Amino acid sequence: MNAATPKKPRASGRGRPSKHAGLDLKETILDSAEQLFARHGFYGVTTRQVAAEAGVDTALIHYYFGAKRELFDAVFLRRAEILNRERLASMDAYEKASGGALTSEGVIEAFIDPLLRISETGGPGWKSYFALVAQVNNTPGWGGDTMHRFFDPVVRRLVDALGRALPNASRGDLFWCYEFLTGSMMLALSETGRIDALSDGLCRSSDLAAIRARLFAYCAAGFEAVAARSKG
Amino acid sequence: MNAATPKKPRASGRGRPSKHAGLDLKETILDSAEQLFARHGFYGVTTRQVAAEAGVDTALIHYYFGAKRELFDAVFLRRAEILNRERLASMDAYEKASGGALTSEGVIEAFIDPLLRISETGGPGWKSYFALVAQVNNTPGWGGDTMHRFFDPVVRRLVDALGRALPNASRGDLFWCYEFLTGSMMLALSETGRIDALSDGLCRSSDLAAIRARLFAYCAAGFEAVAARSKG
DNA sequence: GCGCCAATTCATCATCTGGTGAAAAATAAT
DNA sequence: ATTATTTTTCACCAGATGATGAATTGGCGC
Repeated sequence: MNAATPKKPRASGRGRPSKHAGLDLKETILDSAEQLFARHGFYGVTTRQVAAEAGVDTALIHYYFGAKRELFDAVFLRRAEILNRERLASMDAYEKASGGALTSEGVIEAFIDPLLRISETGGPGWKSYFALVAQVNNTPGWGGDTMHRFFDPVVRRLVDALGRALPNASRGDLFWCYEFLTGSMMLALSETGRIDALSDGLCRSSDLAAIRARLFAYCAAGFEAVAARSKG
Repeated sequence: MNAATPKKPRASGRGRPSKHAGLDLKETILDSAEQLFARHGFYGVTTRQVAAEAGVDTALIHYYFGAKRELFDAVFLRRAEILNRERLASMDAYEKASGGALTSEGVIEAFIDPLLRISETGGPGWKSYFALVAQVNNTPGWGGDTMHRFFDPVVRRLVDALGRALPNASRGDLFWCYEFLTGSMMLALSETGRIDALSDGLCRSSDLAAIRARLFAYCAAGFEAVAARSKG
């Protein structure tokens, strides 16, 4: 099943391995779990599948992470922190560079572009991760806690910045438009392949340049239109 | 050999009558399954849970629907047809009424508003259903087939109408912007409750009027901005 | 060389899973 | 009454699932 990832060299035998060949098994497990959870969701993956994909024993997963749900949380949290750091830095940089003259498109670009860049250059694990977040984002209840704790601070930061860029917009406008934005962004980042079929191959899910060329302008215009209507 | 449907569907002749006279047990099962699948996804629900929720024996589910996956498909398809009919009628009506002078916002409203109306007036099952579709929409691979077969025709219709409303937009623009639109729309319709927490209660997921007041204008402005950029 | 600790595997458990075949219940037609 | 037909229940299976405790092995301080 896993032709893409090289199978572990089958340590053949119990006990502690003779030498850490540089491969951190804990990370390997997280990688496998991430990929599988992204594709089939939490309940669609068994710990045995994760173990098989990672080339380890089932018990090792419990040794490192405890229950299955804790493994999932570990997968989710591993990249969340990196994401937040990157995003905050991007928005800091933009706000500083713009010297107080914020544009909605600029703010939105500073908020989204880090994700696109990471998806392009960060390795395949990130693509799985975004698909995972998109799924959690569209699941009622589920990530409520985790999602909230980890991503809301950055989102509030975005909403504040957009409030300065669009003084006419009410706070309700901003929150709702953010909901629209995050729906578009997550669907685009998760690369479901749906647009490939819909467009008969004209567009490809993996074409992040095409997304970049449109998404920022699209969302910014949306925010501005709603703000303008709110003013009148 | 084991057909998904009973051998002679309701010939109004002989045979044991439905236990709940008047209440169709088949529909009851679909309702329960819909609700559970919407909340926990396909793998997060067991046939036993569905049976318990519907108050029937597990075997009855297999008697009516066959395998679990077929039950899921039945849930998915039941409302898809209604949805498509309603949507096509709405777009027909709009195109006729506008007499060839299409606006992007008008087209988008004709495409989305039926869903909002149904969600408001169609009963709680529809809310579950939208949450379900949103999940499938954000799952890689999974709904590819079903989603494609059932919803793509209406979507193509939307894209064509938008192409007439926005002659400057390339076909790629239209497909990508549709991807953005559907991400926003599905997340809004699935009422995940995330915006309630994010906005500290200021906005409520269930406030469809708030969505209507913003989503059409938001998306239309997005399409127009992308089309305008494509032209220059 | 010894003892301790970390890492890894093995064997196994109790429970749950989707699914089935046969029987029972309930009516209509004969 | 008997039989045909449809719906519902019961009992059960073979395999999967999450999880655990014990066993095994290697490295490191001493």
